[in-house]
Amino acid sequence: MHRWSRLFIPTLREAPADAEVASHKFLLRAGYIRQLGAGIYNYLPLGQRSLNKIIAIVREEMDLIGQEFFLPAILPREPWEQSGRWATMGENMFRLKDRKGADLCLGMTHEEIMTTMAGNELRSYKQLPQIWYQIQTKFRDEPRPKAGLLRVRQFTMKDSYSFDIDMTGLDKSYDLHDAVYRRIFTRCGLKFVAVEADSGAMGGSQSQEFMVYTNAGEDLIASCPVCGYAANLEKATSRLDPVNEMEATGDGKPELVSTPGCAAISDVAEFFKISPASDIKCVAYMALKHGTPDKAAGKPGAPTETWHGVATFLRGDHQVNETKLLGAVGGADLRTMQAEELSQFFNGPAGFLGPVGLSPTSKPLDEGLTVVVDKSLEGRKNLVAGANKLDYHLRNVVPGRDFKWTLLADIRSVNEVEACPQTAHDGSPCTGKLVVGKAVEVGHIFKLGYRYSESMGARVLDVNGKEVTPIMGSYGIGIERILTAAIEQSNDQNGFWLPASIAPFTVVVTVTNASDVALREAGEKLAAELDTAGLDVLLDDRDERAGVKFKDADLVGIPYRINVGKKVAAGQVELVTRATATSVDVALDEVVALVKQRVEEDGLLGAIPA
RNA sequence: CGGGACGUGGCUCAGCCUGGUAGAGCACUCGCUUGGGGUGCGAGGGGUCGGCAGUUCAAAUCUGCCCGUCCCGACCA
Repeated sequence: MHRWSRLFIPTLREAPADAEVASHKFLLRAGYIRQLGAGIYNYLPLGQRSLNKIIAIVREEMDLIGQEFFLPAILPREPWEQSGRWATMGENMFRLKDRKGADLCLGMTHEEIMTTMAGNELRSYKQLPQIWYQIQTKFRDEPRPKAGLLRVRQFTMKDSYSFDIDMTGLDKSYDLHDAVYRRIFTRCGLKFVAVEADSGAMGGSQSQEFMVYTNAGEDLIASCPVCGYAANLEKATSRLDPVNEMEATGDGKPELVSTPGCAAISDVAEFFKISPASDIKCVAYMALKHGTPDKAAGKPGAPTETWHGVATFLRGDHQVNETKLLGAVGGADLRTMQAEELSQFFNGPAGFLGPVGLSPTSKPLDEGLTVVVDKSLEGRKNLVAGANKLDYHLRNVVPGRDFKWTLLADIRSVNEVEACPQTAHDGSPCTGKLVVGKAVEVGHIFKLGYRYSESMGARVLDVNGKEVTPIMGSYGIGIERILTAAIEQSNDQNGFWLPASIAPFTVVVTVTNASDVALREAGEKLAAELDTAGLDVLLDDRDERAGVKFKDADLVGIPYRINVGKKVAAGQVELVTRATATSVDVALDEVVALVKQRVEEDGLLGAIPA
């Protein structure tokens, strides 16, 4: 049993001006956290208790499928050099030197370290599969920390790594994580969705994110209310309605038309009296390519970094999805072209760029201009495009006939109300319309493949005595993000409420008048009984007015409150459920059993049967 | 990194434009009061005005540089 009078719970009547999102304001006001620097926070007793409960759930569930490790947070350069990520992680990695001048970094993830160990220790297929996890502090020098604990530079992550002999094994390890993650987030009371995700620069084959819908989130999720399809916007596709094609004019060949001042899509559509869907939009980028030195050819040295021109073409009413684009061309970074680069690659100015007359490279990011055409332009006819000449456009442009490309790929973001891309078992298309919502990512699982086991030199002998490279998966959960997401999904003007499973305390006993000895003693006795019953109880024994205690109790996230007040004389107390703000009078000798029952029903305290 | 805003007791802010004794509310301490939704009254303590330099007889206020924080865009648990 804990006493409020002795605990350090510095609640704030007002939130600091810096706090913008609900979870940030309430974490500060409720005395869970205090800021130390940009994206760096002290965790106070209430916050730490809640995080500990989350960690306990994660640990309990992860132990069902894996084994806990604890790797260092401070790491030597070599493994990162070996994987190539010392160079590619760039500014996001905190780096430091020791007294001897040796390079070190703070761990932002641990693929390299786990895999090095696997490579050193694993010898035989008989030792596989292995699932190794840890709960560790991670450091990332985020360019823009924000929104309290949502995006920070130091955070706690559960990260796990699976090693399997083959793809079938990896599928199983992946599915085990999928199942355990669902149990974890369910026990933490999160309303989450699992979505298809971009597997990113790490080069995975399959990837799924666990997302909690909230406006504070930074990701956009497209989902279908009919069939349940859900995908990160970086991955989502849709079925587009057919477009009514324009009639060709003249001889049907591309025709140069003077379009003075029509630089924007809307101007062009207006000028030609066409829908923007019939105009070809161009967005021109420079893409960064990481080259690995060809050691076999005797060319050691630092990895190379080169920038290459990339022209993207898509419907005038569509937007480029830069993540998809990067994935399509295999680049590491993008920036938009400068005016000089535009004239170099297109020989034309912004606003009048078009695909006709370009010489696409045969492979992405070679010397020259990589031309990427969005799939939605495939099979289209008689379109309008920039002529690469100031104040001129072309009409009657037919993709494939009038211009070629390096790549035809899905590089656009889907929009709301576009049709769901799924098909039913009988092959009929899903009738749903996509909805796009903001969400925060609390977990991510993905199939890594051989990238790290290969580069870190992990090998085992297979059943035939042949040396093979284990296949890996990598899986993360953001501990603080679980707390943040839980607060985002359950708050009101007065504060927030957590499920008993992750709340710092399950129940607070509020003695409405501490100067009344009878009430104080009744509160003490009740709190002791709740404690004996195995509930995490906080006794508010402070010499404060009832109103102050009620306000504080409503603020700090505890799911149940028992008011010990006047009615005690009649053998009654009030049980208040924070989530619903409802109160019931209960006999003093029945309230412990009732709270226990409520917690068992709604508190998510028990483990879910495997 | 690009764009915007801000920095004054623990918190929220005023004062700055137009230079001249550093303020309010909340919080804190003490006394009384009150005792079911942040009681009321009284008395107190607490501030290098983010830092450095400059202008000036005089700088929280004007100028320059730096530091820090937040918000909007490109990255991720």
